[in-house]
Amino acid sequence: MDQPNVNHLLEGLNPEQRRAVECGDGPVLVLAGAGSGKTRVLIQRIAYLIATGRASADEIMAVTFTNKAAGEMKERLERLGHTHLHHGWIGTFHSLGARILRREAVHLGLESTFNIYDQDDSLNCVKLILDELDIPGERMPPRLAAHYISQAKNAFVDPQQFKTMVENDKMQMAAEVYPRYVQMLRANNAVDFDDLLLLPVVLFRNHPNILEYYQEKFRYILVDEYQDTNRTQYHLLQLLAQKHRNLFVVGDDDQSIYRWRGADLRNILDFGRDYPDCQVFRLEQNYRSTQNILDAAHSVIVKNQGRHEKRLWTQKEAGEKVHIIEAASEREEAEVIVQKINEEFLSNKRTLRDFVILYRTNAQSRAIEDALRRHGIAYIIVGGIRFYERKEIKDVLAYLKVVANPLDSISLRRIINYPLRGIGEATVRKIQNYALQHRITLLEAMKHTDEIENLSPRLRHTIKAFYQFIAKYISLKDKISVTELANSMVEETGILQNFKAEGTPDALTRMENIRELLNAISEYARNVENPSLEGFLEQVSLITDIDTWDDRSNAVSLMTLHSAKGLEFPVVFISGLEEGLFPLSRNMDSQDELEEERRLFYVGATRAREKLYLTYARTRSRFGEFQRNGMPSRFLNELDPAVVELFQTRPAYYSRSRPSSGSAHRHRAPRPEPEPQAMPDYENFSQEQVLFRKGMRIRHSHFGAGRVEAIEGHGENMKIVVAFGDGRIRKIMVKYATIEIL
DNA sequence: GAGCCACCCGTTTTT
DNA sequence: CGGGTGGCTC
Repeated sequence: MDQPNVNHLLEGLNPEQRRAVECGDGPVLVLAGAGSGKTRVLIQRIAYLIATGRASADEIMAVTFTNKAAGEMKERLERLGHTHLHHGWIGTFHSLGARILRREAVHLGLESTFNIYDQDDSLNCVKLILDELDIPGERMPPRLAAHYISQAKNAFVDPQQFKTMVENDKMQMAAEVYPRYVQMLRANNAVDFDDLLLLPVVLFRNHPNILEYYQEKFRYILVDEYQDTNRTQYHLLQLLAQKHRNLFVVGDDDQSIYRWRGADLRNILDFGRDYPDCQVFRLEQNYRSTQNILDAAHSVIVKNQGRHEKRLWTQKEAGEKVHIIEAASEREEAEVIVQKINEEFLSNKRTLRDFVILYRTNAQSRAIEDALRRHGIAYIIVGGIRFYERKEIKDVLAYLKVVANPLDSISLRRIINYPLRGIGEATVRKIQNYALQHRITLLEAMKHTDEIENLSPRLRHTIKAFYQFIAKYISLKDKISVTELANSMVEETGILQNFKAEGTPDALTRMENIRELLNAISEYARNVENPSLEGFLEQVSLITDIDTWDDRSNAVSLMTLHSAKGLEFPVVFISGLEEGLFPLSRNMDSQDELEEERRLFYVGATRAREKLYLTYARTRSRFGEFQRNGMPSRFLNELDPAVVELFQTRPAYYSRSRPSSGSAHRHRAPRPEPEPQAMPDYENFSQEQVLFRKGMRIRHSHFGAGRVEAIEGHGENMKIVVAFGDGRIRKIMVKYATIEIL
């Protein structure tokens, strides 16, 4: 093919990246390590395909993991001159799936106005079904049933198949719920998250002609983060790529962290078997981190069995060692992090946006937030309670969902008595029964209140009034703007006034949140070409935490390790490195799950450009009350001692420490407080030694203060022999005891 | 039907 | 600690 001017698209790429960008047609697997420039390769590849005339912009489908990544990709392509890509098929699996479903809804027995249910809505459906089936919550926790169903959908297992896979009575009950659940969603003209992937596959399997259209359309398919695709996504890609076979996937098996959500490593590990003629490119040069950081990350990840051997390298200097910091408590851990941020801030001319603090669970953010607030440091937090999952927001959205899709009885139930209008559970049941008898929807049934038995005249009136209220907005939907509709509807419900009248700080916050939602709607209406109620609701449903994260704001970022995937920061803190927390105790027994935790550590560590701090606390409060002593995470022990340096917040803790003789912080002046100290016998660094030593003074929750006389066993089975103040010597099983180190 | 209180449970991680 | 639930009273 005669090549127009594409040299600028290849400039600055290393040879392997370049080969990947300009390779010929057919399946392609790019094994791209962390920080190896995979996003760049994807973008340049798209630009290259267009520039060389191999495909037009709308013949390319590019799938990313988050909307944010999709947005960045579009932006960078636009900067390369591809403005027409703005409307292209670049997005997440879920958003692209939704787009296909909206277009083809009719072939699946859906209307194009279908609503997208989040887990909360799904859970409500499952609860209703369990009620219907007379299965009490103690016998079958609704969350578990929902989980089984979701897993099945992710693994591309339909209700019939699921029945044959039942292994225990819980699964048996889930097997009963599953078909009914599918039915219920259909009846409500709704789909759940998993359906956004699953239903397109069903569609394509049942309608070869439709499949053919999309196969023809998408000459080139590019997929980012391929290691985190599940089985259903795998089928979707296989179907779409069957014709042109131009499937270009980029991934890194070491960064697969969504197994729990159905991600299947087989997809990437077996790519070569599925596509024997595929071209494989390996990007192992890292452009992000210092050598020490890479070595540290590598020394941990190699402990995994199920991985492709590979090693990242960099041309960057070794850089500083990785710092491990031990703190006495979670509060102190947070303080130390703040202190390090201050030091860095002062000595290295950094800005707040250079820092990220990562943790395993959202709950850990609290202590860190407190410390940041105490010190007046601006921070932005990703995740936790999402804006669109707040109760008051979901309530307002439910109003809009019912207007957008009157078949949605789940949303209708949510608002039928909110704000309180006296239509309680018993009344809803009566209406529901009438609806079932006459095979109409819940909303329609409300129109016929006169025919429903055992209702007081007042209640009849209330129900009818509510019906008319909803009906009015349904008829207004296409006549007034989304903004007007939402504002007017919220106004008429009186929700805002109620909060105002209540006057509590909590109520006022909720009021503000609803105002913010209304702002978001008008903003949406201003920015989108053809704003629609469905469009807004879909955008809201598919938004992710990280999508709303503004990397330009001048603040320290806080997020979970999962959220940090794909990002990079000059200075990274990974906190809570304790056995049971990271790795999380639930995942410590199974090899597979432990390996996923290790990959999560690897992902976190490789976010760092220049500095990596790993912190842990000797005690941590759980559920507010209980203090339990944790041991340092095994990942710390797995780190190559040559590239780490240990700090403690209580230097006296180690009696044998000598003045630092290592060279690592020779030039450090003035010495930070507290004083950093090289671990003297680092080779022998082990959990037991960090936690307990002979002669150490401790306090037991029951027996009071005492002195450690001996240590027996290790890990889970570690016991300490303690001489207590009452003169008695007791052997304590560390695992079960609450022990404070004095 | 609604409001109040006492208990219970939990928590990964997210599209 | 904080949210959800179930049982109680008005």
